[in-house]
Amino acid sequence: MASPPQKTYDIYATLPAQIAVRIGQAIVENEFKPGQKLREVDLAAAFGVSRASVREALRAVEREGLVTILPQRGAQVTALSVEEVQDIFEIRAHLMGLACHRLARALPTDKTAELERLLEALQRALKDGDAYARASLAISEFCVRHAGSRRLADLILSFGRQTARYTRLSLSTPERRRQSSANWSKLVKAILAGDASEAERASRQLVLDTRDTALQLLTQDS
Amino acid sequence: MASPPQKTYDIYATLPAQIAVRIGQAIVENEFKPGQKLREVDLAAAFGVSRASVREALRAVEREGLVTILPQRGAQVTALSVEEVQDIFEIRAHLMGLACHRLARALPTDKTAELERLLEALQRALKDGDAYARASLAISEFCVRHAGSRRLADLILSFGRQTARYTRLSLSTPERRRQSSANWSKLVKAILAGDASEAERASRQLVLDTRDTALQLLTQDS
DNA sequence: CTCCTGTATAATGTCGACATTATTAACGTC
DNA sequence: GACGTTAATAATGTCGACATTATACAGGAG
Repeated sequence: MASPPQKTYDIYATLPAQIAVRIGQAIVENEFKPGQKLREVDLAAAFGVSRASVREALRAVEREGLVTILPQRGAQVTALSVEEVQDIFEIRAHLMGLACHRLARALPTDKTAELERLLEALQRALKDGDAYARASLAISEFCVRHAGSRRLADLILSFGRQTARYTRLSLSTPERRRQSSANWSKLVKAILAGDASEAERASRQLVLDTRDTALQLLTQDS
Repeated sequence: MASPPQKTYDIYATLPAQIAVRIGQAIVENEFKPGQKLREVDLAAAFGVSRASVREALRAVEREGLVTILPQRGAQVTALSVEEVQDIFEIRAHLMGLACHRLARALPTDKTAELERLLEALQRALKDGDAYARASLAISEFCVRHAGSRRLADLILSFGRQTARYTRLSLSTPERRRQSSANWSKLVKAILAGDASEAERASRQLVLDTRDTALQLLTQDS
């Protein structure tokens, strides 16, 4: 039979939600720089919608931590201090530990092949920083989304987006990509073996290594 | 000399922020029941402001997880499933572990007296469920706010508010209050001793015990 | 009696305008 | 020339109205 007209819930149904996605992308992709002011009128003109929609969109992006809104002073792209970056990575490391702990205990057997495939894709991307960052994001997202908690997943990914530029930075050298890939390898092995505490440990280490490299590069630059 | 007119940043400066606080309070205090629809027109009339302000306030309360907004269908007080409650407690337990780990390593010496005072207040409130819940919240907030991360603190307290009704439920019997108080006692001891890993363990246990009791009471009721 | 359909109602979505506040620049004083 | 003051500008804050969509109810077909 023909599939009936099914009413599907479209999260992106409303205009502000769409605008929020576009603003968020622009920030994560470093098109909007940290500290940059985001004026409602400009954005409204740029996207061809009213200020009210932009306003609501900005609040949504603020919830992700990508912009900071001050009363009477408008929105600007969040500029994190070194301490805050460190802080976010540490929180994310712990949450990632929880997620991978759960994953190791409860990964459905029909999903193991995909996890292995994502790890192989990661290892094939070792030469290219951009490609590696994408592959790394993909396998991260897989792990996090299969840990059995939508809430936990959203939290981790949100923190990940907030520090995306630093993660990219830390993956800019081949040696660091090799280290990262080795960490992922250990983590995947632990997950597939069902070793929850080793998965927790390895995933924490993975995030903390990224943090340490990023901070090192940041402090030596300035 | 007279203190100069100092421009202080008032977070509650804007109207929507004030409305958001009042809506949030009403939910946490169980005045607005889970599942209840919150119509923008009604709230606007009740608070004497325009719909736009209520709209923005509802988005702010949504960010705390206290209301759920569906496109084209409006806002309602978040009704958590048993699995979600369990989920939130588990995430909070881990975050609380991180916070108390930090706290044990870095509690300023001039703050130890206050922590001891809060613990004593908790123990004096053992007879009264309401008073105990308040004292428990106070010492929680103290620990979380002195862990050196605003972000972490806000996260934990937000999750705490989302499950406030269940925490109250779990503290409704004297024996459970004694158990909770014993847990707090161990935790404070670890913090004052600077034993970070014991503080982490104890704080997790504290939250997980609360979760278990609440879930037990919930399932036996229905 | 049940189920589908169409209509009336009431909610949210979106907009433009006005009010209020911050920012900037010009001006005058020391 | 540097600093404080004041006016002009431009931003955000708030509002009411209209457009669009979901909901509830009445009516009729099976």
